[in-house]
Amino acid sequence: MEYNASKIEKKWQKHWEEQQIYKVSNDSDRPKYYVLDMFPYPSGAGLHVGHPLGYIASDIYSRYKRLKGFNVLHPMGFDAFGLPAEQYALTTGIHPAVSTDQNIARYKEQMRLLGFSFDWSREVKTCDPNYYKWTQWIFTQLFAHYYDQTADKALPISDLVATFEQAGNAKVKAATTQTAQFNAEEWKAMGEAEQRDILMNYRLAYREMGYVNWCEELGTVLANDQVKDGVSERGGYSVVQKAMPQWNLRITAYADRLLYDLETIEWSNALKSMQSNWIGRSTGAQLFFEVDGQDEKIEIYTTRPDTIFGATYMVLAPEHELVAKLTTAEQQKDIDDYLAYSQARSEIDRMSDKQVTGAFTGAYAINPFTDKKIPIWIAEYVLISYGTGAIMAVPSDDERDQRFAENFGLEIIPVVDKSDYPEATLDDKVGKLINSGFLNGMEVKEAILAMNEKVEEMGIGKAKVNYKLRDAGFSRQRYWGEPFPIVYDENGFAKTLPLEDLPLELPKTEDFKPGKGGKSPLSRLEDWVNLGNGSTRETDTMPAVAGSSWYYLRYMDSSNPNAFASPEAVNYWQDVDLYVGGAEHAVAHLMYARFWHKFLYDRDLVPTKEPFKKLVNQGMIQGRSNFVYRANEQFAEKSFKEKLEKYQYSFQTEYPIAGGYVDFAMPEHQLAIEIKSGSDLKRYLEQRKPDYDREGWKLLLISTQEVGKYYFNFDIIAKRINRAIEGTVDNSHLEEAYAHPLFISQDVVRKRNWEASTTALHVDVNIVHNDVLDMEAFQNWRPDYKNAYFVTNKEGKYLCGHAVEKMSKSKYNVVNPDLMVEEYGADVFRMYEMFLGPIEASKPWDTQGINGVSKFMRRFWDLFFTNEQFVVSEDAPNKAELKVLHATIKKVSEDIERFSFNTCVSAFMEATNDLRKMKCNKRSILEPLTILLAPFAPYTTEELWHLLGNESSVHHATYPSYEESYLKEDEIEYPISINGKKRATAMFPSDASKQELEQAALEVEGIQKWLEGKTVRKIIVVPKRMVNVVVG
RNA sequence: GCGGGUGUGGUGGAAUUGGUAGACACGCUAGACUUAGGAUCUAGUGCCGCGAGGCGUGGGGGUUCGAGUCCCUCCACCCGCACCA
Repeated sequence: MEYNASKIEKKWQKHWEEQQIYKVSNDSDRPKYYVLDMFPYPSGAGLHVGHPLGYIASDIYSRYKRLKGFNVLHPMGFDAFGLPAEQYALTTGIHPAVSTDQNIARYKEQMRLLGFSFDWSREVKTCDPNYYKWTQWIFTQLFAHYYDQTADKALPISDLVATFEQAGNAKVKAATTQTAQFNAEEWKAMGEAEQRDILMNYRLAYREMGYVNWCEELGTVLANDQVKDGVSERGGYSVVQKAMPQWNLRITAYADRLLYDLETIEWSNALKSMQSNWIGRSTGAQLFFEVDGQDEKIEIYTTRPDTIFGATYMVLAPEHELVAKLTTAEQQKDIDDYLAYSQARSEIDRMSDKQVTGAFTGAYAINPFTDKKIPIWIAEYVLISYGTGAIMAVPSDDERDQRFAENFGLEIIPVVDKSDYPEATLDDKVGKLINSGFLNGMEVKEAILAMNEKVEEMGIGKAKVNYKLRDAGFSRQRYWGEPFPIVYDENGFAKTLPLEDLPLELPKTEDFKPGKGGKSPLSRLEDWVNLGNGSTRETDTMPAVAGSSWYYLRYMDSSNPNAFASPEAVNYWQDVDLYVGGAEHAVAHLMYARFWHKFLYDRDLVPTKEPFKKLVNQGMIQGRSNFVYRANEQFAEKSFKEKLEKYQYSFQTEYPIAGGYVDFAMPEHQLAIEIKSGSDLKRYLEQRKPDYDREGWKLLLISTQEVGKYYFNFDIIAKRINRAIEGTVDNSHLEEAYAHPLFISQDVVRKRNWEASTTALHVDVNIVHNDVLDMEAFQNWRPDYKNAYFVTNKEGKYLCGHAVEKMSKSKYNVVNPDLMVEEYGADVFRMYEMFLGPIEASKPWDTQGINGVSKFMRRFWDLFFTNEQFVVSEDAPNKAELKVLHATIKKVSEDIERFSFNTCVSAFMEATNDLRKMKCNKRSILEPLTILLAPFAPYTTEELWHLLGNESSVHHATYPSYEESYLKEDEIEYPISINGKKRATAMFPSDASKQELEQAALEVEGIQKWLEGKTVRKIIVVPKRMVNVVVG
């Protein structure tokens, strides 16, 4: 019987669904194991070959764990709220709910084909009211709690109110922006409005006027991580700072726990360091400087309090609130000019040119240690958003301060002598203090401690920890998100809806355009907003991270109407054992999810401190984007690289090109054709030409040329094709192709003997559409110029090349998995994705290699067949066969445990090659091997398993274990080295003693001649490994 | 600039504790079978050399009987953050 993947797949898809073989129970004697994928945002483009990489890995691991006897939770769902659906709706008029449902259906179908063992009965969608009911509820809980630093956990706001009533806030240590102190009487004397304002300063979810990243084009506020280089990550629109009342989450309250608990989880160093950089904890001192002649103090933050004797001036951020107060009449114009200048500069300007600019306020502060008057400046290089927005400048020991001081002629007093550390840079915290009064002679570290003590003693400051982490802006002026469960009463006081009023459903409307000036679309729905009696609803919605911050908990008990998950379910599943997903979520999603989890932990709603025990970041599968540009005349002569660098912007858009390699899907057409010979080319042209003509596509044959040898001889290619098709076809169609640039694949040309090659050609075919791309798009691709090359034909000279980069619809380099599955089968596709390389590495997609895996699959299948008949022998296995089996069991299970799936596939190939040579068709070998392969190739193994006569599913079988005894060898091949260089190998008995080996090694033929005229000084024997003879 | 990571054949990659570098594939070469091959099978394939042999894991140095693996140093590339006081 021939291997027919699609027939097998259809059969078992149906069977598995009917039997619900992947349904998981919350009630099991077996140990639990929770394998989670980062749920996808269902975009309109569908899955490309990059998406399933992580899903395949996690599916293999889940299946493996199941076979090993674990009760495995392996769910899937959709992160379905968010901007793209809404953007899509604005251009097409299709409601986000509709397009989201369509996209989800498409994703599910694609996932179904790939044979994932998800328990779909637990599916979650963040836009489902039954789901976001609990997103809203958690928000109300955050609103109802504050972070108590004494208890080091979140406590109810009602406790805080009780404390205020008894003792005011003096003794409360909490994460808060409240600075003013009050006693119990003062508290009780306050009106409700004032009390509510104060409580707002404590709540973990709070509303506050704040500067936000406002994007007018998108009509919404963006989180810091959605802004890249001063423009929006999505769309690249400009972003400005705007003051608006915003809901925020007080994630900073958890900064220390988010940092220190990183040590308890198994994540990669890269990821942990990204998280800890984002938190950005630094220890330093908070200090107050008196302003000369005014009753004002400037609060600063410094990590180098030891250098205060060298503080010769101060700098405030231009936005600092004291600027207006401090500026003297004489300096007013300077300051106004500077403020105008800095306000006009966008974020992107500030980042791209870091000029030394600033202005003097005319005011002076007093250095508390030198008692000198030091000038107060304002400058862009001090950021309002970090620390206190003001610094003491120490030009002798800070690079930026130094540049500034030199530029404006300010005093520089050296305070740290680094002569003992010639290698140290200005910023290194080493050296001996000089010119620093009581600190003189101390080492920097010592001096910092001494200064902190002194400062506290003098009452002008104290040691303080600072974070880069900001509270999370949580309001979006968009339609497609969770409505806040908040009602403002007739006094404007924010109140949360009780659980029985949840979910607060997102009202249905067709009018979801962003409002003007930051109004949410919901604000236009007056019936919904106005509740009578003066109450109104909050009209902003939550950001996409809201739903994804806790979804892993919902899977534990996804249909529970009474809780986000029952305590029993949460206690059974505990936490996620293995989380697989892309690094693009390294900061935002993982940080918020950890924060929410810790909050729930504080409230005894989850049993663990961290949500994700182990995390694996799958690498990106990249695509190849090809491009062609017609070069200007001036390129004709000079050297290639020089030109590229110098003139890269003077190309004309002549042949923008869509599509990558031929075997890459083309936009809309979804072509996946590989052309390897002239006759293929002819067939291809014949079939496709009418389509292209009709649709206005131009056919362009393209490929890459060897780097450095960029001058291309068009005629050679023409000859090759002619030769390949000589006498067999009418090649008149080819003339069409000849009229356009035509090149040969880089892989072919790069071969040393291209000229001598008589074998098939690899011709990449790309389709050109004149409307597809423009110069701007080309530049946005940021192609890797190392792969660029010139080609000439009779029409001119072209710059061509390809870039390996992220797969994306907009780059026309997407490979669609459906076509791969159709051609090779899901099992082959799964195994090939694993075979590409280590799961964590990024790698370009290469369709050609899939043949190797396909060949393996058929060979494995063929082990069970003789003359197309299913025949397995019941004979007892021999030693060699047992060795292959047990070595494979050992290798595969160990490699799965360490997530090395590519080497697992190799091991299966080796085993199959070996058994094929042995002509082994014994059940005793093939049956365990089938189970072993089941996690990788679920369909094929299920079919074989049933052909072997089994009734139940192979996915419910028991994983075979290996016997060390079968791996033992009678004889071992030893490498024999002379002075560490291998000179021969020889077979020796595996139980030979050291002495025997020493003796035997010297007698090996081929070793003798190396010993002539030399003295054997030493023989090193590592039993079962090697022998090394040291001669001299 | 700071933090993290990676450098191995023509290509993707393997080598788990310092012990036969290049497993397994792709590609390529030759052959077999074929109307045909982009199917299948067989053999070969790190580089140089007719050979003996030499050289080889980004460069240089070191430790060791022995280094892709450990140490020092330099270089290149990728990712994240970036005027963070």
